Amino acid sequence: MPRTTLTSAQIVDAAVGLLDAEGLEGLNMRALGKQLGSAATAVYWHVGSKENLIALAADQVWHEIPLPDLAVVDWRTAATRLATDLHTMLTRHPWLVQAFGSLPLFGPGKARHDDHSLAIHEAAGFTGGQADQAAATVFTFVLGNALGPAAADSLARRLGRAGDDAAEAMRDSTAKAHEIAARFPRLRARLETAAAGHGAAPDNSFQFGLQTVLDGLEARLAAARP
Amino acid sequence: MPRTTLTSAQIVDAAVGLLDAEGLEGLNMRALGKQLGSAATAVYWHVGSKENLIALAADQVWHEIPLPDLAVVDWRTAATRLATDLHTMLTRHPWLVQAFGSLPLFGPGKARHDDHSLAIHEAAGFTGGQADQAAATVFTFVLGNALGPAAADSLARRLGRAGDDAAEAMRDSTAKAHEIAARFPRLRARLETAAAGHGAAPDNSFQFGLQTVLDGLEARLAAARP
DNA sequence: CTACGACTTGCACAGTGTTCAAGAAAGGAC
DNA sequence: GTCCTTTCTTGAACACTGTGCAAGTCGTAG
Repeated sequence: MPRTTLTSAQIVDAAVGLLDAEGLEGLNMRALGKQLGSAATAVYWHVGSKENLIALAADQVWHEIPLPDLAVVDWRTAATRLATDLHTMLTRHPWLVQAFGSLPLFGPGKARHDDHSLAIHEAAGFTGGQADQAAATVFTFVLGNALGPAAADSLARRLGRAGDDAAEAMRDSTAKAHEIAARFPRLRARLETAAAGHGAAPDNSFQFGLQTVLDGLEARLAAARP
Repeated sequence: MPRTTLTSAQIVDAAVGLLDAEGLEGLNMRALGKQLGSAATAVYWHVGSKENLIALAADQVWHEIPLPDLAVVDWRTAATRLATDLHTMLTRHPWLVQAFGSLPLFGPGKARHDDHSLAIHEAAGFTGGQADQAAATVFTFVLGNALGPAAADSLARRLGRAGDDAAEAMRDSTAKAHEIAARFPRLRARLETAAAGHGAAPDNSFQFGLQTVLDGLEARLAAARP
């Protein structure tokens, strides 16, 4: 072998690091090669293609989220923890949600999560396909919630790279958005009270939505039981 | 002026058509130019950049979704209709959700929708920031729900373009997913019953989740009223 | 020592978004 | 009519992307 041989794990780790630092569109094979101290094309022997590499990186980060033990907490706190940890994981890796829209991302890491989520909702009292739909509902909400921030992140990173007028372009963009929103009565009112009250923390919005979804699931359970 | 002058509306329409037909990664400026009968670079005079073009196309399709009249239906059916129409719109234009993860997409079209959604949730009884969070919750769910299908669509389109072994690669991919899922007890059980019962229609899953979210919102309303 | 298989490298190609100087066509001013 | 300006289009470039390919390098088994 040559002096040092690349391993798939090394490559995937470097890819995750680069994706976290530069975003999805900041990842390119030459930069990855430079980070690994190898030629860009050396990666291809191990992972086959860029899409495959992203799939591997994407599945890797699923293992970051801990699985709550159903023997010690009830289903609702378990569901809350799983969803919240998923949410912070998606916040840490905004590129995941972007990749989710373009590639089929299903590997052992996601399977591990999905299986446990299913277990939680079965423990709640859902049976058969209902458990699947219940799990899908909260998962879908968490995923959708990460979509907006991912876009903001992507934009900020792209502008941050672009030298001087980054902040100006950013301000232009939001100013334009406000100008549009101000033409609609309710949106304008929301903007005003948000500006006055320093705005609701965006994480509050996540918890509100999550608890609402769980409330809805409990309502369905209560309706099924006499 | 030259014989025929391009208009922004023409360009945006052609872009939407191309995006619908070829997907987000199928859109490129030379193809767009060919469709318009112009040079690829002629577009730049009108829209500035590809990102801007996508933003314009994205905002355009928001106008496809009708706004339910609160004077004739109660808030819950209004919310259901708005969410369902948003869902079918996102199904018709799967590239929108993908773009949502990479670009800040906020224009008059989305503002029109957001404003009405806010109105619906204010009519439900939510006040101030609560209405905002309630609207965001159901919007977020619908958005997240469109993310999986978008990926499947994107993959299918990419493979469909690739000649012969498209179906084979698709089957390989799902087979691998099943193989992984089968290693987890609950996922395996779900696969088996799904195969036996022809699977729950995916649109059932959307309605289940949507009604669950609305149930959760109603629970919150009931808890606030004495 | 030789041969093989595991890896790596540099080169090249096709395709991408975008810039830029140069042009073409219309509409007015005189 | 001529001339100028403004609006729009064009084709040729440039830098960058993912990736295929032939050639290479190296450890190791025989």
